[in-house]
Amino acid sequence: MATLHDVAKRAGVSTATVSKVLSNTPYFTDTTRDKVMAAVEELGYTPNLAARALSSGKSHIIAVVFPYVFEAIFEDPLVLRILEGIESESRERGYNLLLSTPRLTKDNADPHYQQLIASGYVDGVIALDNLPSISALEPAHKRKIPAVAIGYHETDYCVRSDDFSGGQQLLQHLVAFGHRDIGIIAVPEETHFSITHRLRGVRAAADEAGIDYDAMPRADGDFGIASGDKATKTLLTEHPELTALLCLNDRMAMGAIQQIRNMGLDVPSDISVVGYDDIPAAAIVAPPLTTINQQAPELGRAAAKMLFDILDGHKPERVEMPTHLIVRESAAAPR
Amino acid sequence: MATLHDVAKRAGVSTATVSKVLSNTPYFTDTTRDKVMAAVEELGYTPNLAARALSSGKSHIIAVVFPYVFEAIFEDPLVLRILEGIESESRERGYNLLLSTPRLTKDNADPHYQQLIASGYVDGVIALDNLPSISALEPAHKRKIPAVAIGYHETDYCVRSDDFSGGQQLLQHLVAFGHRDIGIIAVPEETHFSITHRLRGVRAAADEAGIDYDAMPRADGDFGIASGDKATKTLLTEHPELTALLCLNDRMAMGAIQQIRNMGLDVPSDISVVGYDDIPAAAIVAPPLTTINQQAPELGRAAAKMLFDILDGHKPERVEMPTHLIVRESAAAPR
DNA sequence: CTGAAAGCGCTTACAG
DNA sequence: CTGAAAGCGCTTACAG
Repeated sequence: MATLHDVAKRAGVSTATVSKVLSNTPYFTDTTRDKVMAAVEELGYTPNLAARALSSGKSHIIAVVFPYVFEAIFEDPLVLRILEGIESESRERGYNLLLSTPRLTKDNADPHYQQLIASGYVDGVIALDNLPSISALEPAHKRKIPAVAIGYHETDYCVRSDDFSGGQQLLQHLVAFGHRDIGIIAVPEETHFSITHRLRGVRAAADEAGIDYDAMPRADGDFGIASGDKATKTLLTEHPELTALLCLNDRMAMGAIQQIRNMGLDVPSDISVVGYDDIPAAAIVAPPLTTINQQAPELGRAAAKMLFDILDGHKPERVEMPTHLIVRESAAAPR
Repeated sequence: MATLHDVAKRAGVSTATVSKVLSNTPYFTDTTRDKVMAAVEELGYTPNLAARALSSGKSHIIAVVFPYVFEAIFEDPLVLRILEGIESESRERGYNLLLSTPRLTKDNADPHYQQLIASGYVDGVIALDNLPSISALEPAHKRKIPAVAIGYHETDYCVRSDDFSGGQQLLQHLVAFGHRDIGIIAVPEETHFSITHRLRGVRAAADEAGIDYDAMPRADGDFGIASGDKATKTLLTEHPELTALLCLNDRMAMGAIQQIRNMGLDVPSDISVVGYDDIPAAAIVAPPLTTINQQAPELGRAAAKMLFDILDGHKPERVEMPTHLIVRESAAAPR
């Protein structure tokens, strides 16, 4: 492997000069620049990033942090879309992405993850930060590493989806059809902050419609399809009067549809179902799912932009991404 | 940030000693070890990974490479599952994952990606390697970086899914129901090696059943849902005699089901549909999709294991993962 | 506009 | 069992 030294020798200049030419410092004769570039070319020189990181203090790596939720982060299509947004923005800026999936507890992040953040290897971190454990950003804050949260943990720099409005729109949509007996399928509120906010939106819409939120039947799952199926069985068995099910993610909504079918009922003519997330499958299940789109790639992109802003020395404003109701066919007027 | 020096000074030993104690070299008094550990603890010392990488030549980072296909890698649920397998294995070994999504052409990988591989930042690379462009591993091979392919590009170390058998099982399943007029929805064979192999399996099963493979109607999509929908329209319009559609991935199969419905026909009683991949949505579309499971997480895990074997100085054998037919309800006997 | 030299924070033979 | 010293390959004030 050719080093800076080799290039310098071949070009007949100092290593300092090569370094500066490569980092695009101005103040160089075209001649010098050409000599250096020629040598780089001939030697197939590639800078050693570890060395560069050590001496400059900049690794050009950012950590993307997806904390484990229900041990199932890799099953959530949303994660991939958020990653897509982060990636496209980072690629443009010449940054590499280091993936981390730490386990978080009430007062600790796993040691491995803490070490990574403190290791000087990452210039910044972007984390999904919606769990009622320690913030995924805590190790970054402790070490003064620039960090942005996608989520609700309290911090200077964060991007949030408008979960409140999402929940609100969902219930409003059902109410507009004339539904009054509506069941909720969520996850325990202590599990995920986004859910808390969606639920607040639901409550606001219920108040507005004169429905007693606290009296609405509810069963909780774990975001997975099977759990939606199970929650639906419970709900419809105990509350046969229900005409609609409001599910706080699409996969549970799909489980709900499955269960409703198994019970010999039809969606939406017997029971309406709405979901949340607008994952790709939502458009093609039968019936196509009415749901909330939260612009996952844009969330990721905004987070990355924000991080680069911080890295550039700015103090970006918090951003809130709007959520949109996507009307398809899984909800209709009750019989 | 505390450095090795700080720890050494506090413990009253040399930096060499601290370094060796931390890397678990034997031959140390318990006293020394305790002193060092105490100092580490008190100072909250974390090793600087860039420095360590530079002096040891080992970064403990492995690059995970997902080349762009149809600009849509982040829409493929399979990718996430493969990543899951790689991650779980790497985490156990204390390695970090650097994500790269290079654009590959006939004879070049993008410069950014090449630089990354040559930068001394990664100890090894795992790449999805099924595109008829340059191999995603070429930059690694050029620089003698340990590398394993998930896919068909010719290389010493690779893990492959048994796509041949997958294709074969799919057609056999349809034939067993009595189907003879079967349409194929694939992607252009020059796009993706897995598809080539699946198609060979289909051909083998066709031969075996006395069906003329070359006469089977076929339309190609791009792996996306919409393209399956479109291909289906073409196929069924031009070949109204068809009683089954064999789709080479699940998303196109879902598009197919959608289109068949739109044409006022039923799946499977009018037209049977089978897919490939067994993505999570496959189980919950209506009707649930008969498809091939290719054990994506295990593919990832096997690739990671193989890479660590190489890093440990071994010469692991190539692995082939079996594929399994998952029988659900989207295929049945023709009327 | 260019270079000599120190330094980033580790690891690793080599001695003892 | 422990340490002195060189070295990994860069960047960055500081001079000139």
